[in-house]
Amino acid sequence: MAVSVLIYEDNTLLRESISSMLRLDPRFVVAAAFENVLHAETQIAELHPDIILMDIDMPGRNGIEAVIRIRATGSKIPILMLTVFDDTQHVFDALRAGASGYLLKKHLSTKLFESIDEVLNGGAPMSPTIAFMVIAAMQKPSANPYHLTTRENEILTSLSKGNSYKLMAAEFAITVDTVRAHIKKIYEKLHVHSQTEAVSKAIRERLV
Amino acid sequence: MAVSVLIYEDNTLLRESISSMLRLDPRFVVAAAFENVLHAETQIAELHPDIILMDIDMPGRNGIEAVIRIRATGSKIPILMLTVFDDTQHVFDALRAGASGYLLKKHLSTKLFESIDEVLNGGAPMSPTIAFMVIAAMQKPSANPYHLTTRENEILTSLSKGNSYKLMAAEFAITVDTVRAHIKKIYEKLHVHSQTEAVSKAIRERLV
DNA sequence: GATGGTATTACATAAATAGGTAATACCCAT
DNA sequence: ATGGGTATTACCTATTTATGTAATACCATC
Repeated sequence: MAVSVLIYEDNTLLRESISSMLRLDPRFVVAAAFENVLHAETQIAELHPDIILMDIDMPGRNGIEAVIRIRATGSKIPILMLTVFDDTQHVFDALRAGASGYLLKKHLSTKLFESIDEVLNGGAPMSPTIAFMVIAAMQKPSANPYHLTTRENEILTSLSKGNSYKLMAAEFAITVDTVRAHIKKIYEKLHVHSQTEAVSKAIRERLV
Repeated sequence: MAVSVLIYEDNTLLRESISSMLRLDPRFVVAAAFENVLHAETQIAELHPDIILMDIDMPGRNGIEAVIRIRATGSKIPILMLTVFDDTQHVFDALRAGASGYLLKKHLSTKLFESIDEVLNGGAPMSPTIAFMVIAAMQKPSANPYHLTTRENEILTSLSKGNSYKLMAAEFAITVDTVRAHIKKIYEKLHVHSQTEAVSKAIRERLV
């Protein structure tokens, strides 16, 4: 039984080209190839493809929005994003939206089949530079961009767990006034004015 | 100029096997192959290899600890982890420690050269299932495990940006008392008792 | 039309936090 | 030894939060 592939790609040339590539291999059948995602949900429900190839940048509604809508229907169908962008924001937006993999168009000719296979076998294909970005995002930034001292870091970490001043005082065996003093310094260095802002910044920027 | 590879692998058979594979290709030269990482830092300083292949599970000191120590010296040398484990904890520990890629041993024979090339070209090779785990971890959990209402979600999101009750009241054009009311409900549902705890939980569990 | 869930506003009080000022002490390096 | 950075404690005041209680209103659904 051939793998049914549904394609969303606004560039006609590329759309045809991908379809042709897939038709060369009898393991695949192109369910359809559309130039926009305006009716993606219903099209998917009707065609029930095994995998979707989705361009990220399309006029009208882009591929990321489409992924969000598709996932909102509860569908777990694998969606492989195709794109020329390899900037952090696009990649992460797409992955967070629920994309299953992320393939740069320049790798299309060499990696398309392999990528589809990977997705269908529970993998998550990514172009190497994309994989690097993803991993880099998981790793702590090398160091201390706000020049927090050791103690300030301890306090910020504790604060980020939701501890109150009292609890921190007990945890570090110092007085509440000292905790306060450290927090004042932390606010200065982080340019914030409340616990919430500090914690938000700390967690989002992986300071803790 | 050949790529100098340093190997850490406690299994003698596998260590020899990897060395042999690499010797088959004139592009590579094996700087050394050790059975433990006890002196990794000094060995790296002496041999200055271009890339390290690091088994994750070794007696005495494991590969993850070794990566942490190596990164602590400030070295940015690419480290490709070799492992039989593909459980979430091992993978994430290694990546967070600063590993550059993560190759399952069962893919060693087919992917070793390709993976080394990827690492040296700024990529981050991962076995497909590993890549899937990493992406899955980045994605939002399907939905609303705490059954927050639309409004509560809006408030929590705003709170997580560090906004005060006053600001939120202005943002949503409601009174501060209403904001307070929503926050009370949020605390109930999240089982927390302060902004900091709520924000911490929200960001870490990707509710916002 | 009754019911349940959500959204809204109000008032009150106790607790926690933010920001200012100030002083002491320790350690490291010049 | 002297100074700079860090850690510590203290006190004060204004603001913000946490929590409880209570009431009204809208909307969908049964």
